[in-house]
Formats: sequence, structure tokens, C-alpha cells
Amino acid sequence: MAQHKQELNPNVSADCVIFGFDFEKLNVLIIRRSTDATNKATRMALPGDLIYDTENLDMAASRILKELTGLTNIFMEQVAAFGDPDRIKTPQDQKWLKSIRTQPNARVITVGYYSLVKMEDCSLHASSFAKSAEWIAVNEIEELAFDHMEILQAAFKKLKEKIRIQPIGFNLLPEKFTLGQLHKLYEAILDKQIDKRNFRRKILKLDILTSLDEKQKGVAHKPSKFVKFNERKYNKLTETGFDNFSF
Amino acid sequence: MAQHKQELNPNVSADCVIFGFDFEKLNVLIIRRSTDATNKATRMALPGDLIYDTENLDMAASRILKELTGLTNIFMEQVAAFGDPDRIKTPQDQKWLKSIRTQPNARVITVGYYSLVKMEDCSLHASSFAKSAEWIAVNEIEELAFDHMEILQAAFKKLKEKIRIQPIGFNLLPEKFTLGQLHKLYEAILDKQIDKRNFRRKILKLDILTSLDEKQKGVAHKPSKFVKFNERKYNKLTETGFDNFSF
DNA sequence: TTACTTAGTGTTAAATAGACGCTATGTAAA
DNA sequence: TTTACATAGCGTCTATTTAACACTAAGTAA
Repeated sequence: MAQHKQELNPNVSADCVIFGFDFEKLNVLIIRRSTDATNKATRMALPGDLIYDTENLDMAASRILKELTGLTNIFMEQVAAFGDPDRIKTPQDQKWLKSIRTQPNARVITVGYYSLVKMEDCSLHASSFAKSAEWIAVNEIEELAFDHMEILQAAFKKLKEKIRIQPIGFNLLPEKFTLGQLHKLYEAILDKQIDKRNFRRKILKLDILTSLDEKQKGVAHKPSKFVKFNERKYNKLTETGFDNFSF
Repeated sequence: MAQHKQELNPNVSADCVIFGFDFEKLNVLIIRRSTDATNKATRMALPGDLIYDTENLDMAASRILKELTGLTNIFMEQVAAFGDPDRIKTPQDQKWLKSIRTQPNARVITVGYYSLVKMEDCSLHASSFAKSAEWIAVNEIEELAFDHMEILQAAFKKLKEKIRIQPIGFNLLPEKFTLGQLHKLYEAILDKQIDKRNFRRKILKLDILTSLDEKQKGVAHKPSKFVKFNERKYNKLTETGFDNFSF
């Protein structure tokens, strides 16, 4: 069988774990299999699609992200490949696949990606692979189709590891944010409390933030100064590398 | 096209970066495309093969490792998936593929693995995918077929990161070894000099070594005591986790 | 006016990292 | 047999980093 260009490869897909932060919890963009799911347990999944034979894996993941959110140029990292022979073989999964794939029985290896987006920038679209999409708190997701729970957990683990090494959390926040919001973000990702004073000292020591002359308004407490992320200093820092950012 | 069981999937392969330590340098097991390679630059590659539709990715990597070295139950970790559409399309790569694959033109996504073996335990065999195999120092490998240099570099990077978090280096040493050998191993993997006294202090503090009543013999210097690795203590340590082993 | 909420700040003690030099014990070579 | 050579094995000091901990400030809401 020769593969033709412009065709979907029946054996390889990409799935995206799209993280977003609502200033309280870490959320993941989850799609619905259909609008009238009778089985609550298995009606949700990660956005994903077969890859085209003309695109590489990163491009496939970017395409999925763009179709669903409209976003391009987003922080994104491969998690791993998942290739259990039975990963899409449950009757429920098969039923869904038959409705969307020309070769629902083909063996599919999937490559998981995670990406970090600013929730406010997303405009959610239905797409070829998703009837609808919604944000769900990562800690409240208990069951997903296929092996998507495994992919989600691997992605979350990778994010936790990565954030100790690189300040990628900024991708989840708007341009202007407060140290309190950043603090909460780290607590959400690392899933534990972090002493406020120690956190501030450590993050300020990285010297990648620029303080702005603008304060929060309308909050029922002392307003916080906004800061923004200094890309120049950040880039210098990632060149030299640091591996010292754990709590 | 329905996939039949027991068949090689034409679109997905696994490639293995098999690391071995000779007490001096870190080596990688490299195969030869053919015995009379005229082009030195491209005659070498990582061992790899298409996967069977009945096996998962880890099994495919284990199978490749076993065919080549005879070893089973070896430390092994997935690196990443590599899926550039042109990754196997150079004329030289195509020529080789035509001699070994039924569908040499198929798009192939490969999943890279690295594994850590004790060189003394390996008995190298020719196999379905390799005419011959040999150990080459990781720092002396300059060009490989396909995108195998990229896979090698990613694997090496992952090993460097991993060894800071888990004492997996023991997989590269015989049961009895000396602290000097372990020291050299860390220098080889991290590719830099490490102060002997600081290294000893830090590794001993982990409390995962058992000192043996046996010394080196026939060495032209003060003989070192052998130690062995205490699996029980290691397991306890990996449960609690540690992320503090950098130099 | 009071209650409530988050912002913002410093100190201290303990652990860790990093730099550094000497003696001991074996083999090999002179 | 003496000397050269190589690695083993050990301890200290300093600087840095971590972890634990409590109060005042500045807004809004009741």
C-alpha cells in the first residue's frame, strides 16, 4: 500500500492536552463525543486527530489546537507516544470511531502533546473532531475515552517537571498579572501550598519580571501591582539554563 | 485497509539508543547498514524495526534490544516520537530501505527509546534489522542514517536529566563496582568533571550502597573497595522521590 | 466603623553546595 | 630495593539556599 500525500495516515494520530488557568484552578480543554451522550463516563475526550502524511507531528498538534481555539504560536511540547494495541478497542470507543473514521479498526498510535494557553484568548470552535469543547478542572476529570486519562496524567506530570526547570507558567497568564496570581498558578500546577514569602523571594530573584505602575482595581482587598514578563531577561536565562526552581 | 494481526505496521517503528559504559566512556550500540559500506558517513544507524500490530511500543523496543543483545528485563524509557515526513527520504536511506522493507516508501513515524545495559552482559547478534553491531563512544558519533542523530541527542539529553533525579546509572555497571567507577560514569554522562570528594559525599548520603569486603586486585594503585547497589533502599528512595542530585 | 481579604515585607536556623590538599596503598619501572 | 606513579579515601570552611514563621497596609463590603 503506497501512502498518498494529502491523506490522513490511518495509523498515527496526535492528541492535545490544552491547559488553561482561570486564576483559581488549572483546566483542560475537553471535547464531547456527541451532544446527546447517554454515558457520562465515556463521552469526553482530548482533542485529537489523525495526522496528514504531509505534516510532521508538531504541525498536527498545532493544527488541532488552532482548529479548536483559533490560536497559533502557542507553547507546546510533546509528551510521549502511546501505542497500546487495544487503546481504542472498547465497544464504546469503536462505536464513536465508526462515526468519524473511514478505518475505525486500524491500529492507531497516538502522540500526546500538551500546550499552555491564555484562556481569555481562546474562542472555542466546533471542529472536524469535536462537536463541542469546554474547560474542565484538571483535578475533576475522572474518566476519558480511549487512553486519554493516561495521556492527561503524563502531560500533567511533564508540566510539573518542566515548571521546575523553566518559567513556562507565563504562557498561562495574561500579559499583565500579579504576583498573587502567579503564586496561585504555581500552587495549582504543583498541587500543593507554597509559602508566599518564599515564593516571592525566589521568583523575584530570577529577575525576569518587570514591575508596572498599574494596580488592580475593584478588588475587595489591598490592590496588587501588576507585573509583566520580561522576555529579554527570560531568554538570557534559558540560554544559561537553571534547574533550581523547585518548592 | 484493515490491519491484520501478526503483521508489521508499515507506518510505525521503534528505534533504540542502547547505552553501555566501559569504565572510561559512554558508548552506544550502533548497527551497520551493510558490511561493505562505501559511504562512511551514512552506513551506521540505531537499531530499530517496524512494530507488529500485536505488540505495544515498549514491547517493540524490548524485542529489538533482545534480538541484538540477548538481554531482557532491561531499564528502558521512551524518549519521544519522531515524525518528520522526510525523515527517511534521502536517496541513500531509500536505497537501504528498499533492500529490507516491503513498503520502503511508506511514511514512518518512529518512537525512540533509550536503555541502559551492562556491556559485559551483551552478546551481540546479527538480527533481522542489523548485519552487525558495535559499540561506539557517544561523543565520537557524528553522523547516522535517517534522523537517528536527532534521536540519539534527545536520548542523551533525557539520560542527563534523568540521572539527576534517579540513580539509574547503576544499570550501566556490574553488580560489584567501585566508587571511582561510579564517579567516572557520572562524569561521562554529565560530560563534565565532578569533584571527587563532593561526589562521594553526595552519593553516600543517598544511602543506597552496600560496602563489600572485597578489594580490587592487580591495579597499579591503591585498590578500591567494591560496593554494590542496595535495591531495597533504592526502592524506598524512589517512592519518596528525590530531585536533588545535580552537580 | 468594623469586618474581611489579599498585598507586601525580614529574620533566623539548618542544610547544602562548592572549593580545596593531604596521606595511604598498591603496581611498575629504574 | 628504591622510586615513581596512580588512584583511594578522607575533612573543613564558606557561601548559598531552603524552610519555617507573623505582622502591618490598603482596599471593599456590610
